[in-house]
Amino acid sequence: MTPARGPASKPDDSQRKRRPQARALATRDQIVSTAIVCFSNLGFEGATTRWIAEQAGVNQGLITHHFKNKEELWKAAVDRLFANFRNDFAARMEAWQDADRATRVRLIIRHFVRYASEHPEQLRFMMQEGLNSGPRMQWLVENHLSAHYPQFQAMLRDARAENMLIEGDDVHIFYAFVGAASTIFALSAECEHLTGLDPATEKSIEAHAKLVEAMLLVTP
Amino acid sequence: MTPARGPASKPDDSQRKRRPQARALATRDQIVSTAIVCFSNLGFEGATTRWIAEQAGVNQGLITHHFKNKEELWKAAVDRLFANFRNDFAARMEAWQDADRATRVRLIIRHFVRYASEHPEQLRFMMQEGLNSGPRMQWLVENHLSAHYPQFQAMLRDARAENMLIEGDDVHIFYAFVGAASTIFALSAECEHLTGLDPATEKSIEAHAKLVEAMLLVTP
DNA sequence: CTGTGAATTATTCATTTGACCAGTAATCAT
DNA sequence: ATGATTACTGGTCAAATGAATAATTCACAG
Repeated sequence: MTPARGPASKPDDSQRKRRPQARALATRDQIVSTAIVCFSNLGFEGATTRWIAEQAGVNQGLITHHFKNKEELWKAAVDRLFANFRNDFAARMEAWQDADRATRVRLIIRHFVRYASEHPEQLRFMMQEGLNSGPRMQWLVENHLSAHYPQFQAMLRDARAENMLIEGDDVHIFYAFVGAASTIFALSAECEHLTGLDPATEKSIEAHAKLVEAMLLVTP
Repeated sequence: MTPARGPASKPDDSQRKRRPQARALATRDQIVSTAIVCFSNLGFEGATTRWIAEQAGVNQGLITHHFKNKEELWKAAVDRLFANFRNDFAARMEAWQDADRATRVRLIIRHFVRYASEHPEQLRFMMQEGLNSGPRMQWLVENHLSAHYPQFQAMLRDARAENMLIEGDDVHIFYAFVGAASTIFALSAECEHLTGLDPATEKSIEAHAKLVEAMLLVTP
């Protein structure tokens, strides 16, 4: 990582002669934010650069200018998606530093549910690539997921040390946990049509977090 | 439902002068089967009729001929998806008729996990439509999901009567259950790349079923 | 101020996509 | 058998899509 010189650092700025303008960074951000939503809703092939540009309120040619092509825009979107996740959890973990191990485990589980409710794109993004093992999925695992899985395992180790974790292999617990926590928010519109309940309300998030916690942890 | 005259009955055959040929039904089936996979992998906009036709080994024009347009093909695919689900569970429920209530609950939970492992398209199909509340999602809920949800609730009622169910509202338990059971199979390729475990193996399915059962049911 | 490089726009291009249609082959009722 | 009806084929069309290009506006370093 080069120390200074503009954030994101996605375009190769080793040959740059001028600092990127604030205006450019703003549109870049705008495009990436919109792209995250579009890709997670429509998938890579389904999301069109024109639609993304229109939603973002920018000219379509700017996508080529800032990201070279659709593939690179997709990668930039994934980078942001996981950067958000990392930042959010890094802040939390610091705040919970002085809590004891057992409560920290509970806080992590509950906060993951809360995060999933605020970022339903996360799971949907994975679903778009997760079945067919194309090159994008490989890139996603190698560049982002593989770094997070060990962190999850560390949490499981703590929970086991406190005798509070349900029995099962790490892999199964991981996907059961992610699925149980996120699916209701990834399918929020369906949920509301089907049951009348909007899962995005504070009350509903809290209820779901409580349920997921109870599912993962054994009764004391 | 008209009693006789050809299965599926999707095209308006009220004016038909001849019974549909076996050949036609075969290609129809072939197209629908392929469409289920394509739609669940790529979404409605991402899946192209040409790609579906090529995968199915039929001429692209046949899709228009048999289904009028892409939208109708999508509906036919959903119809088959849920027909498979209904048939499978109807057969199981009959086989478990003489089992006592508690074991029947356990069998249903475990079998749902098994079904999700054999049909990872199911959840993926929902995910493709479940966030944005478009007309397709509405159609899906009204024509299929709304009929299944009460059946799930009946199972929950049985489980509660036996004091074996985790505490929580029906809606939350529903989505936590579906997500916990299906996600690992919907993301099977990701799972294998990330952890080295292929979730589709018999051993893995059994382990996951056991875990999901333990997550939903309280220890006796 | 000013000139240079970056950001943005408008336009174009080769492909692709869903749908359509005319023509042919297969199948069935009689 | 044979004529009517359905199933299928190959090709075409207008609309769209990702990308490229040229022209224009903008911001900043000197």
